[in-house]
Amino acid sequence: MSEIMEMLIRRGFLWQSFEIYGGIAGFIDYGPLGNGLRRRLENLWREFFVVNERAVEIDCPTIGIEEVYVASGHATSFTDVAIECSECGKVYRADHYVKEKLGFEIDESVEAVREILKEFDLRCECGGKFKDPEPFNLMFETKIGPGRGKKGYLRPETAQGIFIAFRRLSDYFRDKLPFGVAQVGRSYRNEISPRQGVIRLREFNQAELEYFVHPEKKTHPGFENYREKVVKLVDKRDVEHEIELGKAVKKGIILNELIAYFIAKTEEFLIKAGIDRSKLRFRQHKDDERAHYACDCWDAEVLTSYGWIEVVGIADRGCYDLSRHMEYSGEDMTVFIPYKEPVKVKKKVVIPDMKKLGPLFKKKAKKVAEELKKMVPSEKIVVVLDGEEVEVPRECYRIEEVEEIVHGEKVVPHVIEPSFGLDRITYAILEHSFDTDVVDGEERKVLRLKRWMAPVQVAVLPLLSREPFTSKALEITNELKKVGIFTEYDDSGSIGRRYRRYDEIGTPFCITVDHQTFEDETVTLRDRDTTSQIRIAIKSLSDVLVNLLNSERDIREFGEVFRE
RNA sequence: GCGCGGGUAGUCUAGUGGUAGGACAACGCCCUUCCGAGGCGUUAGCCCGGGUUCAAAUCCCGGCCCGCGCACCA
Repeated sequence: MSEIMEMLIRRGFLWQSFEIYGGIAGFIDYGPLGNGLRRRLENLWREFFVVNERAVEIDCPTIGIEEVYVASGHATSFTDVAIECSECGKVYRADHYVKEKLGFEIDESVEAVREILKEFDLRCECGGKFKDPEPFNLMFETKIGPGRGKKGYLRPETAQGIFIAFRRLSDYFRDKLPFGVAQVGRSYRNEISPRQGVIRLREFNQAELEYFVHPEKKTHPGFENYREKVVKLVDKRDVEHEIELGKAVKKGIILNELIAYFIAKTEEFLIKAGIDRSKLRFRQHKDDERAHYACDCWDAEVLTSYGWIEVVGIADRGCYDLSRHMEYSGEDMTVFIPYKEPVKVKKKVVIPDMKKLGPLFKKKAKKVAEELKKMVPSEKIVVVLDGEEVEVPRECYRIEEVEEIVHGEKVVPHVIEPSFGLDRITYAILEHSFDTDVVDGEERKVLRLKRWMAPVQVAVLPLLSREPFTSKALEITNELKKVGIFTEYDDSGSIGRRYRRYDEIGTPFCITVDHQTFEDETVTLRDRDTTSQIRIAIKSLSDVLVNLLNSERDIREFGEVFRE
């Protein structure tokens, strides 16, 4: 096990879930410190992507009904067909194997694969025959209610809940684009073989923002602040660019300004959270790599001991999701966009003649009339009635030119989705923060978390583990807790040992109650990164700490230096 | 899911068929202290299940977990 993983387990950041029963791959427990860190990350995310956008956060069930995932496409495209060799036991994804061996695409259904295997006598590379193909769905299935129940799935992404509630959300925003809707929560994917510890989990934490925009207005007023920001991009042809975002959009490397805006914002967020800038890049999905719904997609990738891993996906999902739910549910998912001035439009329309239609189509006449109104005017019109094509005789309708006043148009909004994998980001922060250096000739382990991210922000330590040092230290601990600082009290072991303990878990500041405290009501304040110390009055502690914890200022600005 | 290698206190590790040992950590007491001091003591372990054997941490089989390679990662 790596040095960092050993520390994370020992100190209470991460644990294997179900450990006492032997554990199972793909699940982790967040210990007290890991949970604290991830909570800080979530709140920082809200600050960036909800509070400072025209956006809100909602919370939907983690169990979804089958209809949702049929409409979203997950029920089909999330299902792979697997084929297993009966000789050597190798398992392949059927579509990949067929494409590689036979060179064509196939339907992802068990029947189609079964047929191909038979028709081409497709064998494993070892020469063995394949067993009967089996479907493998990456979604966890469940049952809602007793008995046969209703089929449900654990959500594979938080996004769908937002699309489903779109009508309500659009009302909430008074039908005015653009607006964003966020959701932070758990999602589930039944991975075939999760590995690499926290990198591929079966239950994981996502923070997603669905930013709904007019299809022709993929811009953001905030982009002006980022136009000259330089980021590291790897485009879909694997070409690297260190380029200003404004130029990247102009050159067509990034599809639109809105994606570029979220790339910038994501970069800012990740760096504020503690990701190492030199280990961060944005990589564009290749044409054959994009999900079924996306028209452009950029991943934020960070370099870790597992290599470059994807931590954020920024996708332009177009109108895919809303259109699909509109189609499958019948609910109107459009937004009415008024024109500045109403426009007069002349157009030709089809007007049904009920006198003729009635006798001809009898009961179906009304339906025919309705279909007719939707048709493009023409001398020959064919309508589809209950799946049957019927030509409507020319004398049954008139074509007239009418003048209409149009006040606006209905559009299905497009959505840009920045989607964050909180578990991976949390882990990457830990790896990027983990460091060793030498203090007074001895090596120390230190977790250089950003001050505002640390799960324990301040440790209060009595120099001696007896009265009156202990009482005074406890008193200070309680005062700091009252102003919302995550503070711990610790009197166990020598003072040096305790400093190292808090260095290792990334606590930025230690306060020590010493002999002088009882002479002049001051304590020492120690900085984790430099190990320098100042003397400071107890009464100004909370103000100074709040200031320090929200900045990267040097403690030496705040008091007399006690140790360099 | 396949193949190879592993799994001994919280962590690291010794132990190849015959009483499971150490280091560090943690906890208690003593010492009293500004960068992992010292002394004494305590807690704590053979991944799970089956088999072979008089006897299994050790050998065999299955499972689970970890690592690596392959496959998978919409």
